[in-house]
Amino acid sequence: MPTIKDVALRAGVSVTTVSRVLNNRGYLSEELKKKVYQAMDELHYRPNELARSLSRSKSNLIGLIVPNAAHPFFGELISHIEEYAYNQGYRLLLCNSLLDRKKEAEYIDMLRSSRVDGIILGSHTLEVEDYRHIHLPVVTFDRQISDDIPYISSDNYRGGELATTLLADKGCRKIAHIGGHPHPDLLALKRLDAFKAVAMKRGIAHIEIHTDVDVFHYPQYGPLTARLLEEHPDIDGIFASSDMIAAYALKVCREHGRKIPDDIRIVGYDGVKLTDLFSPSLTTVAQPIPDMARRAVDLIIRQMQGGQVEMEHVFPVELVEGGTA
Amino acid sequence: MPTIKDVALRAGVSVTTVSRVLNNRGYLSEELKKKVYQAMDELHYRPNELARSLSRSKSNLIGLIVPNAAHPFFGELISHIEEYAYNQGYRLLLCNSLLDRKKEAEYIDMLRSSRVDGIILGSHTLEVEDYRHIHLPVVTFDRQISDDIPYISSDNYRGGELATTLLADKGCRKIAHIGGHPHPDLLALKRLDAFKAVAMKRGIAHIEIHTDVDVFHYPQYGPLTARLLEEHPDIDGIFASSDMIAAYALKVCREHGRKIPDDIRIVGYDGVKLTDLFSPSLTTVAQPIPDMARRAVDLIIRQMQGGQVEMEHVFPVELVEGGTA
DNA sequence: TTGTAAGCGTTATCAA
DNA sequence: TTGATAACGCTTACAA
Repeated sequence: MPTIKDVALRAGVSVTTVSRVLNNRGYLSEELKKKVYQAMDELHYRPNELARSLSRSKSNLIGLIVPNAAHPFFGELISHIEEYAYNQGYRLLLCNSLLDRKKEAEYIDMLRSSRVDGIILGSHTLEVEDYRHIHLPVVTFDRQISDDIPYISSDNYRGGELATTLLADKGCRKIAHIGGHPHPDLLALKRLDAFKAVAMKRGIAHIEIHTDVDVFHYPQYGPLTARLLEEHPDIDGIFASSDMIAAYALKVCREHGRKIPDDIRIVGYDGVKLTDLFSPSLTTVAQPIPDMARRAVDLIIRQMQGGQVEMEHVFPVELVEGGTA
Repeated sequence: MPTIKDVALRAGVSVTTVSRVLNNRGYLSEELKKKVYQAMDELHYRPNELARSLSRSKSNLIGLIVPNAAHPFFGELISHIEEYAYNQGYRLLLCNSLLDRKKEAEYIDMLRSSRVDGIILGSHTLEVEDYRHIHLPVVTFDRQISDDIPYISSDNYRGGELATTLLADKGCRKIAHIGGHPHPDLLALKRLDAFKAVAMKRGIAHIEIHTDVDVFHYPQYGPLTARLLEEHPDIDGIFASSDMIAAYALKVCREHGRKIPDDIRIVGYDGVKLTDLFSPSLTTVAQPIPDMARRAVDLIIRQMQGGQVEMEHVFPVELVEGGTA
């Protein structure tokens, strides 16, 4: 690959001049510019970003750690983060932690070695202390790690209210919440809080079930829902804390002979594109994923530039009525 | 961040020695190693990968271009590619081309500037010539760009046979194939070829519909399928060239009052995890995504090491019977 | 307006 | 077994 030297040689100027043309810095005669551009073209020159990054101590790389890129919610998140980051001049280094502590710690180390300019954490299985040591712009999704790391979340409580209120308004008398393990740090817990509060206020019987293992291992939600239906045959409403869980609930309910939404009403959470692929479309509480993705990138960039940033970034949710409730 | 110099200073050795310890090269007394490791620990030293990459002229970065990370098939592909690449010591630079020519070309430039060691192309909208200029290990999915760029695909023809034969065996008399635009370079076209051949052989009426725009813009398949049902009310079997299309078909058929699989049988393609989230689970032709992902990474690495590689990598498919056919 | 030279943090060559 | 020192390809004072 040609280097800046080759270009300089060919254009008959110094490397400094080539660098200046490359970065549009300082005063340059049009003529010189032309000569340099031509030399670049002829040599198919591409500046070496590794060298630039090293020299500038800035990589224009953002690290993104998610539990699993194969999960629809994270797929959408990744896609929007990448798109916006790219438009802002950043490249994305993607990591699947698989919710494995060791792997997540390794990834953080790796990203620091890679001199990324910041890390977006869609996955967080470590202790507060481990994140404090990062010393790099960080933003997290759905978890408040400490009071100096900004976090992004949807309005979980409001979402829980919307979903539960809908079930109540539709006449449900006994409702269930199905979710992942209710880790106290996880902001998603607020969906459950709202679920309980609304059910209480409306005088509706309510129960709560959850997994103890990997929240994102979906197949487990099949048996979980099946058991729910067996132990509580009179359930007539389900608030699932993700659309994928809702989809499983829908499936299992049908397999148990329940009509949706007549016998049991189901509301999901997330509002991934996939929801309207089901028949009927899933009723869900939608998060504004593109906005949240954009904010994540902005927060990294702003911190990088030394700006002060707000710590709380709670995005409004919206009830999207499909046909399951 | 501490550098190798700081470590050397603290350990009372030269940077060369530290570098040697870091890379486990040459002869080193145990004592020295210990001293160096200790200094590293104390300083929380992390080698700067940018500098290493520059110095070694090897980045350990793999570029992956996909149409859209939000599409389930690519989500799974990304996830497996990342996991395997990481285990082999490579990091992943992710790009969403959105099937945009200009963007794809830009991404390729960007990846070359980033000095990635190779590029995995899950998206290819450019001309053969554009890919020839890459001068880097490349592997493509589902498209044979030229005879010196290895490609990975599932056994598309066999998959088409399996799907169509199943429909025929189940007694379908008029079947449709729904797919994206049949670009001649796309190996997925073979699914269609097989569909026609089998239908012909079995004496079954068959029609073919497809989009002219972005294959991955799913919502369009709703109206497309609706029109199909209106124009050909006697359709009793559909072979969709992706699971997402199959899901839309399932939905639209139901909305038109058709019972699945009694009135219309539907078979998808890809075998993404999501298929068994539907009720009933989607019947589909499954590609071995993890194996294909792994092969992609291996092919990049092998080419990088100067090894000769096979050009054709066709993976066996498997009919997975859900409840839609 | 252009050029020289030092520096970014490593690795690699050559001596010692 | 260990250490100077020159690359790697770029940016950026500082000079001219």
